[in-house]
Amino acid sequence: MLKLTKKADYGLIAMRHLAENSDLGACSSKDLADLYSIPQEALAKILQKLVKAKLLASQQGTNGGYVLARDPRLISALEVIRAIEGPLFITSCSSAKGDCSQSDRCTVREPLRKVNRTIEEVLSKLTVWELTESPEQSPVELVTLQQ
Amino acid sequence: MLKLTKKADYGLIAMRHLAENSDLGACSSKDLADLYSIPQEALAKILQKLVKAKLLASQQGTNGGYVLARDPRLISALEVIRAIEGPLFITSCSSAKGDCSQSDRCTVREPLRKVNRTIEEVLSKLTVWELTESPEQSPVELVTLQQ
DNA sequence: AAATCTCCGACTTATTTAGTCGCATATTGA
DNA sequence: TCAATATGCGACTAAATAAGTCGGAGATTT
Repeated sequence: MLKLTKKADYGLIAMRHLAENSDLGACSSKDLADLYSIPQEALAKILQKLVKAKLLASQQGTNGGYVLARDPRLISALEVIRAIEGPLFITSCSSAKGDCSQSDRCTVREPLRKVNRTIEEVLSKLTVWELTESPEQSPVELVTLQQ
Repeated sequence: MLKLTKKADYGLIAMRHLAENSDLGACSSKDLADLYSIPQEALAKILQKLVKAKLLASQQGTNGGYVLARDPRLISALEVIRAIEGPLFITSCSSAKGDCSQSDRCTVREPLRKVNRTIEEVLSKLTVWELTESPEQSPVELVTLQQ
């Protein structure tokens, strides 16, 4: 269906929060989970992935938590998504070498690859900092946009 | 993971084939399935959806099959994908009104909506006709691009 | 009338995603 | 020093989605 998983959503939400509240020091996974009603353990694992990808820095112990490893203006949404979900492909058959029985007959992969590159470009230009600049949307507006 | 389903792939492959071989008259779902090693029944249902969306015209009976309902230069990849998969959203929580417990706290939806619009724009500019113009890619090139 | 093909819905299976649990390790602060 | 609090990690279960199958009805040509 061409959509991000909740894990990616959670990761982006957490990154945005940390970018917006960087002056408050480290923020624990529990605090973040409570703030946005996200299951703690699920979020913790996501944050750990972001640490591994060097997008976050962690501090253990009492009053520990997570902080951004870099200026949010230098972190792209694509980096966050990639760290959580791995490389993204719009085509369903390009994630492994020979996993697609139609591979030798697939005639649309190359055009879709171009689309893929465009999407990556858009996501790489969207920074975590820009996520904080967007205004809150009203639920009403959301619904009307959908139909 | 931000990827299309196989159904969408199948649909695009079929549309491309019909665009390339429009001079040969109608093409049955069985022929298409054999040509591209796609399960017949699965493909048949996809083609039926494309008929409902008025992208294909069907002809029943002996020697029947499917033909494009319009000039392939006037059919976009987005139309094909939408007909098969329904509306596409990059966010995981925007497919229904109140299905997301974080909805009132989701701070990244609006920025992602913009990304979504960009993707739709790209896909709407890619026509079925253009799919036929792309050269066949070599499997070797594919693998090297992945890493 | 028979062969061929579209059309439609229900069903099963496989894969992916989401979330949970338990335990280990590190660090702080009283 | 020791208890409290936090991250780090892997295995596990449950839910959701995708993929594919099956059976039968209706349409059209030869």
